[in-house]
Amino acid sequence: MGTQLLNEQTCYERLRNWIIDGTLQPNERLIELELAARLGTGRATIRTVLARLEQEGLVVREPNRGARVRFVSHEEALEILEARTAIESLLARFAAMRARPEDIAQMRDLLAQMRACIEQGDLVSYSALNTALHRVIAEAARHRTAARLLETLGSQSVRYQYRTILAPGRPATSLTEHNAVVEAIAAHDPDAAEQAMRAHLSGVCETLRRLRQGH
Amino acid sequence: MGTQLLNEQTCYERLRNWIIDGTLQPNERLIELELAARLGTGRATIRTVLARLEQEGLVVREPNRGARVRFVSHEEALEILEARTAIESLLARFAAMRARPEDIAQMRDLLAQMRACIEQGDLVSYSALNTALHRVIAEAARHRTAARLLETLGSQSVRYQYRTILAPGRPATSLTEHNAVVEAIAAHDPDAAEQAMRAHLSGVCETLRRLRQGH
DNA sequence: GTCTACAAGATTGTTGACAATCTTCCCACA
DNA sequence: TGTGGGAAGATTGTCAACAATCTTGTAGAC
Repeated sequence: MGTQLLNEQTCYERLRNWIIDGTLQPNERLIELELAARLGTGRATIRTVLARLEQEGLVVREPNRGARVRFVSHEEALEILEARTAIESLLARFAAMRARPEDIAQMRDLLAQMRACIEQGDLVSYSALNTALHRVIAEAARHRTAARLLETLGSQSVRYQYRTILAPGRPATSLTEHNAVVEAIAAHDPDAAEQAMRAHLSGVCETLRRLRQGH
Repeated sequence: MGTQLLNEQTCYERLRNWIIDGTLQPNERLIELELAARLGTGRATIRTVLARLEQEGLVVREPNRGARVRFVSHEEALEILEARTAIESLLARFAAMRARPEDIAQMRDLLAQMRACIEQGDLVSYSALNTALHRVIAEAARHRTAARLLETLGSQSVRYQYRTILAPGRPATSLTEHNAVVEAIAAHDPDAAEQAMRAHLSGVCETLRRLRQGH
């Protein structure tokens, strides 16, 4: 495992990934000495990394009581999704204004792959492609500020991402919604793109709300 | 000056304020030893504080080359304002759904004070009240996720906040727009509140754009 | 006169040790 | 049996010293 010498940035990325992929679970204590040993670095480095992750919303620190992985409740996951809706709508609008032909080609390519996944019932790949499509749209918008906000939001809610697509009838609907977003962007229609993205994420939001009720 | 013993949180707040109020200017180098002396603490503390401020977008750090106050260009200020528009519209929507009578009373009170400032031509106080009103709306929305995003955005663009209100005819327009937002919230009409907030911030955005052209 | 090589100074990166604080566990005592 | 006190261990907070790196200034070669 990671017993090599690592600088701060590398430690940050690794620790961040461990939190996002669930290697470190919500509410798990993050003991500086232990992490330092695991990452092959000193406590000082771990300390600054934990501070960064706290600012990013992935970690909670309490004075003299150390850090733990922040637990994101269902309620909060909903809030995050609502905020994402606001940001991604903005990004869709700008993507419609600024997307280049190659951006649009990439989106359509991803859409085609997503369609294939649905037909084969491969929802895991679909989920990955979904994330990729949203990222391509964000990049096409060329709006670094909004993109940065979205990235921090995204990392916090990964834990809840896989659930919604499993809802009955959701895959087909999801595909239709994505299609509408991409076509609006391709038509360089900002209003339509913003509206389509808002509709799409409202759909996700509603599904999440319903799943929560069911449980 | 600050030669008292300070813990990390206090150092963070002080340094943050120094950046926001311009005591530390954009692009100014932040030398760890110097700050440690000024704040009466050790370099380790300063180091984690700088890491947090970087994550917050107020500071830029380069490996082996230290930290400096992040310079926000006009272009970026516009981006920040656009992102703010997205978030604050969301907050206005939720405020319309969740505001209590005392929240609304507070908003109206602030509005009255703002009106008085306009009549007396006191634009400095107006600016402060403006900020206060936006904060009250954000709190009334009871949406911590969006509120947190807004706070980080706000701290980055303070430098450009005073300019827009100085544009000819802007004060009166601004007051009318704020009035519309508050009345929509008071009427518990989410759509109208969101729309009014969006219109208001688009106005600010447009003014900023025009000011930039003029220069 | 301009450019490269190198030394000196300044600053960041890292480590280890120590102090302060919290947590846990055990024991005396009611 | 239950409870408060306190000691031991674990963990965080802080500091000073050292190593690594970058920057600046100077001297020499062409």
